[in-house]
Amino acid sequence: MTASVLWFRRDLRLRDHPALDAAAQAGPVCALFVLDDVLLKVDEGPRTAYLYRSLRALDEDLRSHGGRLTVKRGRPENVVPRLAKEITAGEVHVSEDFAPYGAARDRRVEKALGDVPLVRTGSPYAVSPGQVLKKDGDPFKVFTPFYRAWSERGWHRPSTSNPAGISWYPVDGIDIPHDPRTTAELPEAGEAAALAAWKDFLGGDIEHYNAERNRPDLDSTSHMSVHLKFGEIHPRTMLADLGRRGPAYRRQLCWRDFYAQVLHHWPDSAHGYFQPAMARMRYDTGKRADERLEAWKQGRTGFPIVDADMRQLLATGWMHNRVRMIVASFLVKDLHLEWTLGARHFMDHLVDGDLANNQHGWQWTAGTGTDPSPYFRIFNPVLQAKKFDPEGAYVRRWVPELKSLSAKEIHEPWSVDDPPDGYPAPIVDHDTERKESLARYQEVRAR
DNA sequence: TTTTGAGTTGTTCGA
DNA sequence: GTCGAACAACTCAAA
Repeated sequence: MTASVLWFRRDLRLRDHPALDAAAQAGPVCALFVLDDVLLKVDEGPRTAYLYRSLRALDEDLRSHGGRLTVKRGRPENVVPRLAKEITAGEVHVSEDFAPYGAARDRRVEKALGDVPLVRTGSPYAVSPGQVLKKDGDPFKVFTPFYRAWSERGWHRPSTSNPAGISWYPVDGIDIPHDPRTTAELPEAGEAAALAAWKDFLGGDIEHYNAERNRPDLDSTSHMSVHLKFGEIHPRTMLADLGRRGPAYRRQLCWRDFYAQVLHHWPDSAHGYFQPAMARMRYDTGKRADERLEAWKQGRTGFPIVDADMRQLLATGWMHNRVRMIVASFLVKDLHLEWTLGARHFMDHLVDGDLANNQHGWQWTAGTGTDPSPYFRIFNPVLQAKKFDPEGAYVRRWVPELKSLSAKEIHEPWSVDDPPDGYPAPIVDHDTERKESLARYQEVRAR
């Protein structure tokens, strides 16, 4: 039996892992992770800190089964073939990466491997990009019909193979680096933590998910995004556990597959406008725009729900989905700043930051993406706050300056006779900026 | 080819 | 306070 390499990327787990199963079929498995300088340069901060923790957890898991995680640093097209040669591996196994950088990288590695095949089995998605297409063979651009076709197609059953039954081939590598400096409080990393979080969610909040998922104060969402981002759990495992339960949650999992396939079919949409006409939108630039962007980033806009969320991002690397939309709408429609600026800030700080979800979530809010929002759909930060944080508990938690205000006052601190010290006045007037946004949209349309 | 119905997440205004 | 209409026109998916 010849050895093979399992090259881990965004699949940091040992259960329900088809590529691992495929590698183990061939013989002893060398578990490899490559610290790719290109990716790490982009991915500094909390997400890298989380990655290192997840790698440590994976290494521990492997060691408990007689293996070890071999960590190398460098360019994968050099590192992977070198290791394959060192252990005279017959095959290199991976879960397929469909993102623009990863797909190109894998083609380079495949070429550099020469006679040793790069075997792609499975992907981080319930249904891989390219598998769900319209009847005419083109990819979907609208979510709902995609969801119907995706549901109809279905997904594979989870693999039940056991890491204890695999013959491991440990090879020396480098130590997992120390965490980069980050002040964010990160969730626990690793497959065991992911499975525990999932079990916890299934045991309780899933029952109220549809009713309460928009309430940041109740914090009743699953928090699975980061585990999915790093592949500590596979969505197929989750869908199987869900069965008929949680249709609203299943839909959310489908969104992840939807945006992955959009990015796969339109790789330029990671940074370019999915709706090209919208690239003509007029945005603010200059000193005042820079200051407003900075106020937004720091959570000092004077709009409590916006500031709460932006501070939560810096403190924890995570934001509630509803509030992600509120702050995104605020950046684009109230501050008239380009969505790409907000998308970059999110990617810099989100532990679950995923290119497809992030860029297309932003494009959707900005009205430049798939399912573009009608031009008149502009979030009112006060109304949204009152609706989804009715007691103000969420704001109180992240904006302590406003702690003493009542539920009635807290989302409009400027209306209080004696506003609390240290909290900024609103940097814009929502009603004015809403009209300005509508006017700028008309400019784009008028051409 | 043409037609038809639909499109995650909203807000305001006037009755 | 509640409710329905209006807010444009376009693109997409499927028949």
